[in-house]
Amino acid sequence: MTSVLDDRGARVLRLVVEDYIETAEPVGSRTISKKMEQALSPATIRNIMADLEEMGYLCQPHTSAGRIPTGVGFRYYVNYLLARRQLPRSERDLLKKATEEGLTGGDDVVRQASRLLSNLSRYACVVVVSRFSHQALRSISLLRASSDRILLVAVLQGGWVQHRLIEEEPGLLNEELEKINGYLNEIAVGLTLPQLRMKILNEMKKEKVRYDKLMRKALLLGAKALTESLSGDVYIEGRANILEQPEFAEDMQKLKRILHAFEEKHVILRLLDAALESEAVQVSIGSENTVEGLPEISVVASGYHQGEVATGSIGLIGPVRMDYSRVIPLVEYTAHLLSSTLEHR
Amino acid sequence: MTSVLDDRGARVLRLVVEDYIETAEPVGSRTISKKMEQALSPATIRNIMADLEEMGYLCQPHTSAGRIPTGVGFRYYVNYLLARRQLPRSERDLLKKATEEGLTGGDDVVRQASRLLSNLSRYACVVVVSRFSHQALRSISLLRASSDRILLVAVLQGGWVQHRLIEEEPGLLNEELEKINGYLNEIAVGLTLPQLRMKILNEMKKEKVRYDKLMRKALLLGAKALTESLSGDVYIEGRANILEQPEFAEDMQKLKRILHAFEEKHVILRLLDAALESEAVQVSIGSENTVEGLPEISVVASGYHQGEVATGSIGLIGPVRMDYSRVIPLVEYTAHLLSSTLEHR
DNA sequence: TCTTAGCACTCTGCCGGGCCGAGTGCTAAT
DNA sequence: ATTAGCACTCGGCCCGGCAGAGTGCTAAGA
Repeated sequence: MTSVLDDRGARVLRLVVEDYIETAEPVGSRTISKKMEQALSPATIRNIMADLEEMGYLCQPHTSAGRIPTGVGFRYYVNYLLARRQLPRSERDLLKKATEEGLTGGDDVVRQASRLLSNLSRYACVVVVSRFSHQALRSISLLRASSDRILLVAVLQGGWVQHRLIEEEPGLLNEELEKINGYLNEIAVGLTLPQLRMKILNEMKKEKVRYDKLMRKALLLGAKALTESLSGDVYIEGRANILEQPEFAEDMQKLKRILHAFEEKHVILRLLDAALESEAVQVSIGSENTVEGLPEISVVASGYHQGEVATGSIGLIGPVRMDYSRVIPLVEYTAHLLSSTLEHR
Repeated sequence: MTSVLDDRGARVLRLVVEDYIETAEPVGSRTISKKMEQALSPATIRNIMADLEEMGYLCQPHTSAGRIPTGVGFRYYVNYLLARRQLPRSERDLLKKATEEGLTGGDDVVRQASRLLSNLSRYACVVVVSRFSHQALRSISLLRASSDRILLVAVLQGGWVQHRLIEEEPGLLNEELEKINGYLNEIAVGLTLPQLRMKILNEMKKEKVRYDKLMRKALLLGAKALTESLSGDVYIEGRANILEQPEFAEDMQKLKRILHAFEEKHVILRLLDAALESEAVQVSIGSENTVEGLPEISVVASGYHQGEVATGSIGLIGPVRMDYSRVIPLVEYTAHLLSSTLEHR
């Protein structure tokens, strides 16, 4: 089972996969025979295909239809057979322009990119921003939001802006707030939020009584704002592209499952989990992904990073019959682009 | 055509509409006959239904099926026949709790509410936040985001936080920035963003040379940040609910149109336009809405406000065969809730 | 030993006919 | 004005037959 293929077998497998990617229909021996550079009759191809089926790379939806690739077949194709196409210059330029246009901050960059990526690929594009936990603070600032609420605004490396309201009994003067700001910035800049949280807790012990009320206040406010757990944000663009895929358009059940998954943040997070930490593009085919109940989709995703730290991931979601040779370079390039753009934000 | 109905006609129309809302199937005379409190034979009902059809309230999908309501029929139902149900206490409580939980600001409030509303109604819920143009500033603040970028953070009444990056040649010291902040806040607080923009332009003329470089700088920065046009933000929850509607589940074309519309911000904005300014719940049935090409959906929406100004709208999107008697109170209550919650944020 | 032509077989998709059920419109009787 | 009765219409479903695509097997050829 699933042993190494000889040259001819590999060639046939590749043609079957590519034809199936294009047409979404079972592929017959005649079709392959015509496409082979080395002329072989349909009968021979049939023998080869029967072998491939035995090895687990192909299967038949029913006795006397053509063959379609199995998950294993797709996996072999992606690993060994896929012709790595270059990304056309036009697409590179488009993507570059899109990421450069994000003016209001990191969110904007990421949204533009995912929007365009979904358009170019005709699949759904997902971006995970796990901004909080790994990024250094550029500045932190407390603003009065109302008489009994204070707003904490943190600007993170990469141009992300994170804010949170803190309930607070009134009575803090504006000048005091400003002093607190100065103090907080002093200890905070350059740290990540969890690091800052640790530091605050330490400071509070160390200088418990020695420093004035105001600083204790500052620390308390900071701690309060940072207690909440930090999960990632998710953006999805091009959901409707899913409907264009014949395998989903014909099966309402699958469609429902997928669109429901899009509405659950944690499902999406799980789908892109693997990509987050890795440098290279990750491909998860069908039931390879960690989410139960979505065996009909593939995910092609890559992490992006700012400097040394991985701060998010971007990926495309489509049917198992995805156009991997086109999609992998697209995702790869976009992730690189995000990394370099965000680093300078 | 579409004249006033006598009592009997109205009663039949109402039963037809309600049965159709429930079953999504054409309604026959026998069904109505059984449901009528005043016992009438199917034959009589048939006559009445034929009249209703002549008047434009009903139609037949084909010669020998039951009747289904037309858009006009639904409109008559909504205007005159609909029994205004009370919202169950449990749902009110749920909604109340959801809106109160929005801690990180206005966005959070609105998201929670729309999420819950879509769950309760089983339709798609849309919220439009046209935050910028009408809301007074609580505070405004410039922060250093990187060596050549400054972040403007504006906190608006209602707890909305708006931020924008401004490109800026380096060289502005932190103390200078703080002074600018003080100055900006002085002139800005209490104004809406467009008002502030006007004010800034005036100030610049007036005190052109008299004030120091720093203040000119402040004004310039402020002006720069406010040039961009201010369109609303859109949140959509419960898209997948659309798939549960049989009229869409069976017609891929309609489904595609609707899901594509969900991806276009401006389409959604247009759909909820009418509701924004009005106090009451707006119902737009089928082709009544201003968006061409979506004659199969109805929108039930209401504006919400903060103090005097309308600042957004919330609505449900579903098939024409929507459960109006349930949905209208839901939307109404949620809009009120948003108004009162946001006012105190 | 590998390849291939030929052939029988299988399965799907499609078309047409017949039947059933639901519902209508009309007519005539109450 | 209401209603029972009846003929009619139409969609949905099931069935059988047919065409097409594709297979597996066998036996012949290189």
